[in-house]
Amino acid sequence: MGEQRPGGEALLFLTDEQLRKGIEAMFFAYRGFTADPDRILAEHGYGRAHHRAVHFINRTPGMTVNNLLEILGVTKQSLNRVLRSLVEDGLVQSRIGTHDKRERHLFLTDTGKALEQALSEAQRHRMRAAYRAAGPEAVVGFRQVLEAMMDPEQRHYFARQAGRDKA
Amino acid sequence: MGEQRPGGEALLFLTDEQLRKGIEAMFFAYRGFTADPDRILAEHGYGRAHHRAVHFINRTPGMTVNNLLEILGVTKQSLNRVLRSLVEDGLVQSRIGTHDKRERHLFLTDTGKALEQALSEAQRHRMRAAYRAAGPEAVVGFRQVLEAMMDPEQRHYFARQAGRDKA
DNA sequence: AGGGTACGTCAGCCTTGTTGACATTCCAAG
DNA sequence: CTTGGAATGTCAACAAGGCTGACGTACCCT
Repeated sequence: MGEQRPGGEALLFLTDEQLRKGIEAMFFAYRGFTADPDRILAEHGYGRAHHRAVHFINRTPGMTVNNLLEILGVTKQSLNRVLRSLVEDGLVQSRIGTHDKRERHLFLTDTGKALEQALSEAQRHRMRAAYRAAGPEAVVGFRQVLEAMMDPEQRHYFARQAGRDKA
Repeated sequence: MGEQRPGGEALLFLTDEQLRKGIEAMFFAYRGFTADPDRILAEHGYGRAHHRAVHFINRTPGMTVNNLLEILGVTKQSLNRVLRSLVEDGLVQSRIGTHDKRERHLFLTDTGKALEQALSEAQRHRMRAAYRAAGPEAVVGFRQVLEAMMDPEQRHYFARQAGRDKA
């Protein structure tokens, strides 16, 4: 399995073995990535779906349900169940739109912000440690590969609001 | 929120905004990462759990159930359900251990190998495209950050069998 | 002979995804 | 002004895939 790609190009990083290692790295890393928030969520009786909703509502306050639906890529029924519990528990406020009264604009309450902060802090803590261990150049590469791995629509959304930081 | 880290160090890549972008990149990239296999799996009536089992059995033929349990980090009941269906469908063969007859050693049948190949090919295709787009140096950084993000045990397993390739 | 290990299995529960159907509200076009 | 379609909510039913707890069997090792 050494050289299945003739031509002598320096593409060793594209061997099947390298790709498989990358695949496994994604698998294990994602597990680590979600481990800390999962613990916090479990204490509150929530799951990852709640985390995702809270994350993006915090990111873009006032976003509509449809917006969120597109980003998360789930059905409205599935999201609705999650949103309902968050609203009932007083973490999210759903305001009827002023311009278009069919739309619901979503906001975090102070309680919701507190949970988001706790979840985000845990996740950023691990990410910070990983970034620090790997160094700035590795971080650039990390981001490049991740972005290239996204589906086009997601990459579009991701890149679109990347303008917030000057990098 | 510009400079919360005094000392003048060039740690711009550790700002909360950068970390948040990294978090979202992980989320979106993982979605892309699983999208292609998910489609294939759905055609066969399987889910990601089956993919993971098949992947690691292919990776280490003859591994025991307990081994697989540790790698996947799920309960034996959960894994058993998946393994049973794979054995029933003739994708996995479970052989009683010769040394220790309590153990079951797991192997892919030819059918199992075919599915693994199809799943792996889809995933490697995307990974290859991402690697190619980002370039070899980015790939190194990608791997470094992912490895730093894993839990220690998973990193240990991951690094342990990294010796297969000479990188 | 007995304790602990490896594995399988039954039962029940939860989260989170799905489809399908239907009601409501309301903007906008005819 | 009516009506089509969009946005939303909601009910029901279902499935995958996690989980815990309990129990049985086979087996190694002391």
